[in-house]
Amino acid sequence: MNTTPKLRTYSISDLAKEFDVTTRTIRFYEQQGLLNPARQGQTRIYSPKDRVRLMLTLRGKRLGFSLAESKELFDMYDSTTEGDEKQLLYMLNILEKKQADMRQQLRDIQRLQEELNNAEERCRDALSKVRVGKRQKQKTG
Amino acid sequence: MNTTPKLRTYSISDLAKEFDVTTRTIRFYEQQGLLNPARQGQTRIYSPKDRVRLMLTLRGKRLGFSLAESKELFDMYDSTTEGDEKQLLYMLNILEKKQADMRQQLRDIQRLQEELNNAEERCRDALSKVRVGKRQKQKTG
DNA sequence: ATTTTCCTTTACGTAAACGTCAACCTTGAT
DNA sequence: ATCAAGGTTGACGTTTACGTAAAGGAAAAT
Repeated sequence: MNTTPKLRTYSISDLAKEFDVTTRTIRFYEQQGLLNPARQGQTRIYSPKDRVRLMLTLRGKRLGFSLAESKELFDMYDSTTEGDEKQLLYMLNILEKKQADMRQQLRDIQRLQEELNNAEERCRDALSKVRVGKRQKQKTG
Repeated sequence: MNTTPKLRTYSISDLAKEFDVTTRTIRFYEQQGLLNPARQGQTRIYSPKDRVRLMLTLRGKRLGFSLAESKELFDMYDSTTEGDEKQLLYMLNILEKKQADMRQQLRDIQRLQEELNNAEERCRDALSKVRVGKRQKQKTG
């Protein structure tokens, strides 16, 4: 039975275009241990798994994760099957911390959204006043 | 009529303690134009407004805003009253972009929360299996 | 009086996350 | 054959957000 069906592959520039990053960035992520592309000669060949990792890494970045943090999560996740008790408890600990971070961020975002709405309203008010002023000027001038 | 009631003030270390940052950080933020403390001789005296700005700056950081971005938002907000039409439209533009950012972050966070939950579950499973294994060993050993 | 305790400025150092060459394959198209 | 397009490895440069002394003033506690 064939347990490893041949999956899609991607070139470095494929991924660069898809995620709007430079190839330099992708090679840097590999150097930092976040990606593990196969090689065809010298050339890097990326699997769907690499692609997902890149995606997760970039999302992590948007959420303020350092590359090292993302790598730690990847490594931990990969070793869940072989991890010993201590490792697993450590991982649960980290996961709980990340969840707490995310809860905090949710609060932060919600507050900021309110404030942005307020600022927008205030801004629209100021704008309509400016425009009324302009009309008055036209009339009198 | 006294339109400027004397409000609470804070020393630099007051704020440093409250927000768990170093005084170096606070001085740096001033240098970058984010804070504008009064002076008593050489010593900096922080107003509630400064305190709020520090708070907002730090929250911005947690959400991935650079100091320059936060400063831009502060400056814009301060000038809403005097801003001309062009300025105001520009500001609305920026605000809409930030809102879009925040919507994206919300999605990011929700996905990550799901994945963290999955990872946690997987981790607990692995943990219980490890523990069962231990018990079996005790019995047989 | 002198020693802490805060505060100040100035200035150089640093880690993270890439950007930006340079110098070099290789491979398909003209 | 050559040449443009895309790939590779160094290696040094850059920005952001501070850290870390160094050197000193001023006030409060002993």
